Amino acid sequence: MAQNEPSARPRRSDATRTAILAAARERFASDGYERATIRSIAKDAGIDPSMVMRYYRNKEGLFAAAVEFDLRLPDLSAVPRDGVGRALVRHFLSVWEEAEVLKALLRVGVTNAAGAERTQEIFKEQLLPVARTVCPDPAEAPERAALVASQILGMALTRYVLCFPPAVAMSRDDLVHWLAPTVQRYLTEEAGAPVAPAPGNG
Amino acid sequence: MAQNEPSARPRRSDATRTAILAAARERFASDGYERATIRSIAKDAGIDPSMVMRYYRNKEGLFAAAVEFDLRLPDLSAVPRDGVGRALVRHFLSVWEEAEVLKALLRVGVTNAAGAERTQEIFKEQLLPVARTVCPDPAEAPERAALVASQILGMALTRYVLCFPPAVAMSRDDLVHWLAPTVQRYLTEEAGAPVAPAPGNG
DNA sequence: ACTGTAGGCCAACGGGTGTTGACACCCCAT
DNA sequence: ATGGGGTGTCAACACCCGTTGGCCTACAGT
Repeated sequence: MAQNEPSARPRRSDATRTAILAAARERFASDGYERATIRSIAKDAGIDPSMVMRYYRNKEGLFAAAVEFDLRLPDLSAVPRDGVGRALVRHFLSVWEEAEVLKALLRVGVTNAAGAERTQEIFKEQLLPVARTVCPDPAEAPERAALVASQILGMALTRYVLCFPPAVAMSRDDLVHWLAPTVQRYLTEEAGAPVAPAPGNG
Repeated sequence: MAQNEPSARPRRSDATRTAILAAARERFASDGYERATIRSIAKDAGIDPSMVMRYYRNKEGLFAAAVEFDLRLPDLSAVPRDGVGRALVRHFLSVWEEAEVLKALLRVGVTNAAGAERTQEIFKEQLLPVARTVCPDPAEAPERAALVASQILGMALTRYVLCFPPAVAMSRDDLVHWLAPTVQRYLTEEAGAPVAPAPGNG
């Protein structure tokens, strides 16, 4: 999946390597960083724990390799400006359900510093460019991207990690119906008045 | 904090007990379930690890005791129907910043089953009643509450756990300005057409 | 056919974990 | 004064973790 390295001749151990990575992604996604032990990952991959160390140095290296992937974002310059929210929500829902990498990133990021950093990077690379081209004032792009991230990650959290029953039960179309306008507003709504300092309600 | 038990005479060890709970909340909030070790909690509380076992049986019991608290939700029958979103967002932001319990719940819930369950309960007890009294069709309350939870938890995640810089930098008023309309819409917007099955965009 | 090397397994180390039981202390009721 | 139970410490257990080094095996290049 993540081995488009051009100048790397196929090695005899490639099967093992990918098996390890697949098992690692699954374990990290379902157990988090601490509980995903090298021993369990090795057992899933059908090899000895020491092989993991040989190929990826240590647990950190394994994690780094497991979450190194390119989730290709859709070409948003093609969709109309007021369809960006819908397109983004659809895209992330797809990625989240077909690959467990994002789940791993989310679970690990909560406990592990490296995971949190990588999650930040992913969303910076994914969302910031979109926000910059779509939102009215590019200077506001970081804030707007963070707002979008909060809703996207929040839904992923409640649906795929915490498994709130209603969130799990909702159809993908329902989710798009509800979240798309939120994302759209975060990205494109004019900022307007400087926040209107609360009438009196504490 | 959580000892309003009426018929419990003060024990000589109350100071130790509360010290343990405070240390536990802090550690669970900052480290998550696995990395928050009983030894470290005991050291923070200035006592021996075995005392933790004596007073709370085991690590599970300690966690259960540490996250047993009542976050009193504001009286939402007093606020106008179209101010519910703002009131909710304000309330949760306050709770999140002044008590580390919710942070602990969030961090632990991602890795630990008991934590996830407790998080579900909290939000069911907090949000469902509000949704039931506020949303147009009470039968939709669970879905709407889950949507609200996704945005509230999502912001807590990006701001307090993953620490996305823009999310951390935003002022509380800014957050209310952006999130309140979202929450308001999730709670009160008429559902309208049955989701409109996507014009063609795949 | 021979040999070097990469792929793989096994056993072990050192350290940290939750948890337990035995032992000292102090305070209070008698 | 004298028990006795609540409060606390110490040392240890059994287990699991990440990590290491040595050894065997099988393939590839000559």
